Amino acid sequence: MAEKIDQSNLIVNYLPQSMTQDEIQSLFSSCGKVISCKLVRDKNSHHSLGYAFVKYEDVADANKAISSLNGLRLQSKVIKVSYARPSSAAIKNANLYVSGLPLHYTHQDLDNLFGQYGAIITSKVLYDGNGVSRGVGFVRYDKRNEAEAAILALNKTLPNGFQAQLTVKFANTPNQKSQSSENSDYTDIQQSYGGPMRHQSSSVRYSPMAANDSPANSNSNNWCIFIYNLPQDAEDSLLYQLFAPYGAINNVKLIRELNSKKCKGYGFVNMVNYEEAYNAILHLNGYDVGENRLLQVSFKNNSKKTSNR
DNA sequence: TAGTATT
Repeated sequence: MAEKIDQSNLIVNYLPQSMTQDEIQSLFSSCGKVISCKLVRDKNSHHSLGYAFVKYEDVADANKAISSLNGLRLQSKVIKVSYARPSSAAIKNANLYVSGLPLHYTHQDLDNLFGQYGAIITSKVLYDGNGVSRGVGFVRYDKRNEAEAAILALNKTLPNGFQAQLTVKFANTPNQKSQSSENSDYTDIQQSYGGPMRHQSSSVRYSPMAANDSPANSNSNNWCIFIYNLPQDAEDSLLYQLFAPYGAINNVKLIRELNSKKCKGYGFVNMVNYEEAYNAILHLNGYDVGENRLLQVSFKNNSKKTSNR
């Protein structure tokens, strides 16, 4: 018996590794009142596992989040927003690793072949940098027993169109990764946003080139945009809302007054690609955010001597 | 022959 899905509770997948729970909550708050937000982290290392749960007060807002945030590009990822299934033992460990696929095989082919044995949540074929299939992939079923059935039915078989034997097994979990990397082999940066405190500085791997806290930073993967004339009650989510339609965002930062926490009227958005950043500026400069406020939007580093105000 | 979806 399928348990009923709670349509106010969402799961967000494919989150950038550096995105914090606060940033996720901020982003999703743009669609309505969020009553809980939980970024799932590795128990030991506390690194983000790249997915989160967001629960809204209203189902209508959750639906809004699915329609407006699913497919949103953040850094190098395209996030997926969908209803969270009710948690149960039956849905755990239902991810399969498949190898020996013909090179023309797509994830749709996987769906067709594996769909006979259960409901597929997601499937994926891995490709190299040139877009050539690696001949391996993943199939995640709704239920563990469906995955087991697929292994029994398909492992070491030669389905139609296959030149080599198909191998189907349970995928490794994050803990049983590769063999000997002693200390964690994550190299991603934990973003340290301007927030008052973070207690993890000692364990944070730090790469100066990749850490883009400073608004002044601009390199080929990070184009810093300056936004002026924001309303006092602006939130990070406003910046996400405004800029996300134009392309991949690295991060956003709203500058606030120390005491009142109100927006000082300006902020920064870091975008990945020059073309998209340029296009965003083109469309958002002069944008009317209400109350007769026209945004001034430009690249941060264009040394204009703007002393207006 | 290896990404990361169940709190």
